[in-house]
Amino acid sequence: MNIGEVAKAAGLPPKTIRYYEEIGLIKPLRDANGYRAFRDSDMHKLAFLSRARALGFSIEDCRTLLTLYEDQSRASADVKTLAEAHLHKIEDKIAQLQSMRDTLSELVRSCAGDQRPDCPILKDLAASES
Amino acid sequence: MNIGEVAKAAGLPPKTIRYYEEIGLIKPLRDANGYRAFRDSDMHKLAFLSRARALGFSIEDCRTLLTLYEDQSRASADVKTLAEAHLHKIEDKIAQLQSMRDTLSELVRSCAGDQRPDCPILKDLAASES
DNA sequence: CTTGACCTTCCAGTGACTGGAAGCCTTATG
DNA sequence: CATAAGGCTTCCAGTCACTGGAAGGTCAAG
Repeated sequence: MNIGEVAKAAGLPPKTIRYYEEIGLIKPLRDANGYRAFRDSDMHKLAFLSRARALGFSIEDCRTLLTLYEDQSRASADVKTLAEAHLHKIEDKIAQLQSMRDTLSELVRSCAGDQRPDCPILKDLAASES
Repeated sequence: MNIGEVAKAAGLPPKTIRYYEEIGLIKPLRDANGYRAFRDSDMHKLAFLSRARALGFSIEDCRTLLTLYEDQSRASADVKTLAEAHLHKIEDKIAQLQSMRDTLSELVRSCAGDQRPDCPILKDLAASES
């Protein structure tokens, strides 16, 4: 399989796949013409990576997850610990964004949004004493 | 005022303030010894930037907001439009993270997290047909 | 034989800082 | 007056995970 084919199958751009090879996540073979030759195992890894990234795991987390995936004697506790840590980070991020959203939506609500210069949004950004 | 002083007052690291000067957001004067000399107006801009960044506005949005802030003949509609666009982006991000969280927490819930290798998290990442 | 769609490598840029090195300036103390 | 601590300066490199683009080799169809 050539890179374009696996790209479509894994839902990743060819550029990203080359990058994953560069950082050692996958090691596809090469054809005589220099083209990357992806085995089924490479394909599976890329699909795995694609889904792990879609869940927001960092590349380094993905590297660890791949290692655990291939280690038949892994303990599921190690996977769970990693996933839980990531889950906490996501929850923190959500809380932070929700706080931004609450403030922002209140500011947007209070702004007339007309031709006049008076603007509570700018006022709030300018005023520290709140 | 020297950089350390304004840094404390604005709640921004000195490095960040130097960076903001480098990209033209502020233009502090210089003392004879080469130290940056911050006026009250610089201080206000930094406080403004600090708050806008805390609400998640990009640097380029901040640049626009600063311009609007200083333009006495602005229309509040312009500010509101910018803020609404940003609000939408935040809401999209929240939805995306919540979807990740839902999937992840379900996976974490279903994983025993013990010494055995059997792991639904890895199974899910490996399986495309879901 | 040419066209167009692949594939290759390499280099640079993104956003918003952050860390660190090397060196000057200022202030307090012995 | 010497010195040491802390603050200031610039400049360079690194972060994260790609992404864009240039320059050029390869392959299949007509």
